[in-house]
Amino acid sequence: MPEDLRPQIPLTRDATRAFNIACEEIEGYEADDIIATLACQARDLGGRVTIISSDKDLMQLVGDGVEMLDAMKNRRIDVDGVREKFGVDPGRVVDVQALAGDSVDNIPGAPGIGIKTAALLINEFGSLEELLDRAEEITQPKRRETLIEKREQIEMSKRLVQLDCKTPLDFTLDDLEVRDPDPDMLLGFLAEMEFRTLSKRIADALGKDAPVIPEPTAQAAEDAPKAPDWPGIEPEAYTRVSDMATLDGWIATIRAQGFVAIDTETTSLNEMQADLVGISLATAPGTACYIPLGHKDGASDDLFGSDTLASGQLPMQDVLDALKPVLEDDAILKIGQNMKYDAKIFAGHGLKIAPIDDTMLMSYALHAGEHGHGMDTLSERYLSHDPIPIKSLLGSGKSAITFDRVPLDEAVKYAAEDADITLRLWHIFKPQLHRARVTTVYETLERPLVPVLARMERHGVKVDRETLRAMSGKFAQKMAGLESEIHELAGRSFNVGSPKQLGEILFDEMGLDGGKKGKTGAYATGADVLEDLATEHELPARVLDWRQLSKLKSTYTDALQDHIDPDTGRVHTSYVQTGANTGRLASTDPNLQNIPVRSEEGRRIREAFVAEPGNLLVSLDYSQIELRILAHVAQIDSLKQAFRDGQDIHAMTASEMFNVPMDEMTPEVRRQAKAINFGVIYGISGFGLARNLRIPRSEAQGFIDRYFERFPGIKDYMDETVSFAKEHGHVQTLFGRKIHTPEISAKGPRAGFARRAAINAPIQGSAADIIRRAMIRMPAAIEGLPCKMLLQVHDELIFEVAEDSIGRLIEVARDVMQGAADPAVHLEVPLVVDAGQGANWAKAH
DNA sequence: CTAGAGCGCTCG
DNA sequence: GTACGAGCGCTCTAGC
Repeated sequence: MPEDLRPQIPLTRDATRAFNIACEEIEGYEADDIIATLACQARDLGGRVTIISSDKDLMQLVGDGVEMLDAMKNRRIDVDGVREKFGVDPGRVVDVQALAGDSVDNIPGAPGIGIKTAALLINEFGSLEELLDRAEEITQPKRRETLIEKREQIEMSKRLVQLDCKTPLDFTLDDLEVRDPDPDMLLGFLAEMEFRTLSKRIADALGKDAPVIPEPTAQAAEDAPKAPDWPGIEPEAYTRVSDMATLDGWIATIRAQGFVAIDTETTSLNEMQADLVGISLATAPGTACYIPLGHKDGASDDLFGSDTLASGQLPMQDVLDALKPVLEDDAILKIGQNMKYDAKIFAGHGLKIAPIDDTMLMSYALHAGEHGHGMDTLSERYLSHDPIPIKSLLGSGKSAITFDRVPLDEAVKYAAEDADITLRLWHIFKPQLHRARVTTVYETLERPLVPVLARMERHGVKVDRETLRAMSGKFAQKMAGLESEIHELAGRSFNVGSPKQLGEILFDEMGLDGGKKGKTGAYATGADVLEDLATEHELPARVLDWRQLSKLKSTYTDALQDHIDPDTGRVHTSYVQTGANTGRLASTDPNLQNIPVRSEEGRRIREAFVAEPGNLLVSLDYSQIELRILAHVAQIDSLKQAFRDGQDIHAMTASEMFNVPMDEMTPEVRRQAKAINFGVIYGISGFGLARNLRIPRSEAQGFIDRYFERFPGIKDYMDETVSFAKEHGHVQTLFGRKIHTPEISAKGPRAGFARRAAINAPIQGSAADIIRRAMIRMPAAIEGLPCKMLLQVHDELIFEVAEDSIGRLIEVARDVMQGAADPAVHLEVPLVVDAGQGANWAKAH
């Protein structure tokens, strides 16, 4: 192959894919067989089998791995056998299969056990050497011949795997060229991996036709609605369950096949307030039912005598008792769309639900950045079907009714359709996860987080209403004073809360300079504009003060009171797992991830977040996690070393850039360096930095140029990330989470946005993955301690802890957080977690 | 009367 | 025309 065709692009950071690559390089040899054979023979020869995986649960299987391989080779696995032999339930086995990549064949009753599980088992090299040396001694003729015949290829495979093993999977195409590749095979491989540009260049150089690689969108369409055998979605055909015998029939079917799609209908979107109204089940596409439990007779506005149950329903407790063994049976997979909601509803009735799959999260793992993950979107996109709009049942606005007032026949169609759609989506997404190599992400970063978040949300955080009420009153007073002051300065009365009116006052009536109209023709009156104006006039300064108070009062001290649950006296936020494309969570109803902290006055709102008597709040937060990740992924030695040495990273950056010795550092220089460091994470631009630092653009550009000069790896990282995005249509985190970048090759200003987002996503996303891993491991780690994990704020976890256990909690939780990247990713920088504690959140921070 | 866009502000 | 990622309250307008 010509020299210039060996670009130094990182091939992959995905364990499964990397391993497949290694195996596929060995012509005509199945990955399964290589690994299964080697694993078994290594054991025969007294070698050890090790595993490379990011999944802790899977690690537990390692000890039994070899034995499991034997069983699988002989196709002797059944559900009971698996459970008995390995203490693993089929739900777990689904994990294992999924992690391993393609399944070879499914064994009835234990969906997804495939021999490729073996693909995760890799021999330790010492024993492999010995194995190869002594291949002739192996007794089974077939294995002996195989090993001898393929020894050369195995050597190569080993070398590739070895590269794979050092630090996770960081080898280049050069590393793959350990022999003359068969051009067709190489092109086929590149096509399969969807290396568009590269495969075309290589094909050109070799005088061959470039392989046809479907565009991602076309691929998605091809993957999508291929279900000729499925009946259409016909809401009329669904069953209403109104006697226990019928319910028993459904349960029997579910038990026999080991999975069911499930959906709950309630009276509220707020799970803490919601009453269960009915449950729908789907066992096959087109086969779904609805079990009404809490539908009411009478009009919703009839205050008296309207709360009688409608006839034709089953007693709720009877149904829950019957479903309990199904919901809690770890051999039955429960499939839902946004299962956290249903899990919380069931938890309200004392029921656990596990194991689960969640189509919303599957879509997120597959398509983050491409489209939304709500059921309506997914149904339309993958099933070409518009579901019955909930509004058609409930109405909207003031006249909206709750689901318990929906007539049974209408409810059956709507509710059962949801379960049917969910099941169909599951059938579609499941194989897609493998093909896109994001099963590990789904299995280890998405699905296990559901019960963790559900628990945190149900715990809630105690908020002191009196504190908030007092603050609201104080703010109202101050605002009233400011308002009359502002009106006086303006010469007339107007709505201070209206940017439009304010702009007219400032720029038209008072004639101040600097009025710039935005897209809609209104003057911009943002804080930065008002701050500039404040030097010439008093009014804008007063407006800024008013706005701060207005924000604090309306968004925080007022609104937060409305979110205190009357039953628990606590505030129960809801985390949206698919909220941010990067893998971050979003917090809603209320958002507890943007409680003020930067201003002194705002920070006092945190005093209202308190611990129960005898407890304190403890906050643990990652220090500079995104910069640490940047240092790692961009391989900046000086930054990595600075973090290892525990240096002040912004000061160090400043010192490096401006040639200021560390002991002569000034706050101003450090501040600028800090802004640059953040800018780098955000996909720096001269314009953005200039605006942030309020310096001329040329000066900002000078800073950036000097930064890139001193840290050349950063520029390389940025360029590589962007070209990776252009090549693949996505970027990925250290843990293999993919964030799609559909507009990376767009023209015009959108290209800039897409470029910066692509640069930022692996950094922000890797940090998000790390804290997710910590959260998932946390319940087991703190078990037995009198504490609860309450909140997550991107790089921070907040606990409520009994006073006498605080030391222990900090120790344990810090360990989990600092080790959260291990063992999947070996970070070359330490993760540092700071801790604080106090009677309220202000003190804990 | 309701829904949605736009603005502005809060956080990491 | 631009720093990355979010959610929410208010105002204003379009449309039922």
